[in-house]
Amino acid sequence: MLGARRNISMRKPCCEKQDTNKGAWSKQEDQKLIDYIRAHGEGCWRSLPQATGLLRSGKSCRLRWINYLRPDLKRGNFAKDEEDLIIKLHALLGNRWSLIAGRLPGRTDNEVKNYWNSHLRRKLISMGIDPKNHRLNKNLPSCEQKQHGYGSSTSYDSKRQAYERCQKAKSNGDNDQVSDAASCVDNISPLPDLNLLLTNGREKQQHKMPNELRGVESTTTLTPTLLLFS
DNA sequence: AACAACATCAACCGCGCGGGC
DNA sequence: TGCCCGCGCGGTTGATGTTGT
Repeated sequence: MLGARRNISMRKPCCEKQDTNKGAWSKQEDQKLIDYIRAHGEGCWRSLPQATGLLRSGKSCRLRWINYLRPDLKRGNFAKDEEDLIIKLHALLGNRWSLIAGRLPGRTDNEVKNYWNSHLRRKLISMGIDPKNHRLNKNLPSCEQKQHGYGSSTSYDSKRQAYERCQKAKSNGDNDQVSDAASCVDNISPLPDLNLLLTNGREKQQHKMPNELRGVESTTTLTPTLLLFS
C-alpha cells in the first residue's frame, strides 16, 4: 500500500514550489493572508496563494496562519500549570504534539513542541527524569535535581522519594533495600493519577484515539475537552 | 568591543492518511 | 480498486537573539 502511495514520482510536479518565497514572512504578506482568511475562512490552502497573490506555498500559508496569525493564539510564556499539563500529557502520549496542544487553549503544536525541546526536556533531564519515558535516570546525582521544583505532590515526587531511598540504602550497603527501592522507582507509573479523554479533530476523524485513552470516562473537567479524575 | 557558543523558535520538509474521482 | 490531491503531523533546519569569555 505504501508503495503505491509513496510513488511520488507519478505525481505532477508541484506547481507550488515554483517562484515561491521562503523564510520569514513580511507584514504585507501577513496582512494579505489575514484579510483573505477573514473574508473566506480557513481551508483550500492549495488555491489560497493564487487567490491572494502571495508567492508562498499553500502549506506555508497554512502554517503561518495556524502557528502565528490566528487571533485566538495566546503566545507569551507558558504558565506553570500549562508546563505541568504538557509534561503529564507527554508522559501519556509521547510526541503527539497536536494532541497535547489541543488540551492547551491558544497554544499550537509547534509552540508546544518548541517549548518542550528548548525548556521542558532540559528541565526533566536536570531533574533526573528521562524525557523520553519519564522514568528516573538513576545515574544522575540527586542534589542537582532538588533545585528544580515541579508541580506539587506529583508522581515524580514519589519516584524521587523512592530514588532517594535507593541511594540511601546503597550508601548504607543495604542491598535488599536497594533492590526494593529500585523496583519501586521502576514500577511507579508515570501518571497514576491522570486519566484523560482526549481527542482532536483528526484523531477523531481517523478513529485513531490512542489505546491508552479509549473508554475513559470522567467527571471533572479541566478544559472542555480535557477530562481528569483521580 | 569582538567573537564564540548556546538557546530559541519560526519555518520548512517529508511522510502518512482520508476522501474523492 | 487504485490513483491522486489536500491536509495535517512530527522532525529538522537555520536565522536571530542572548550570554559568556
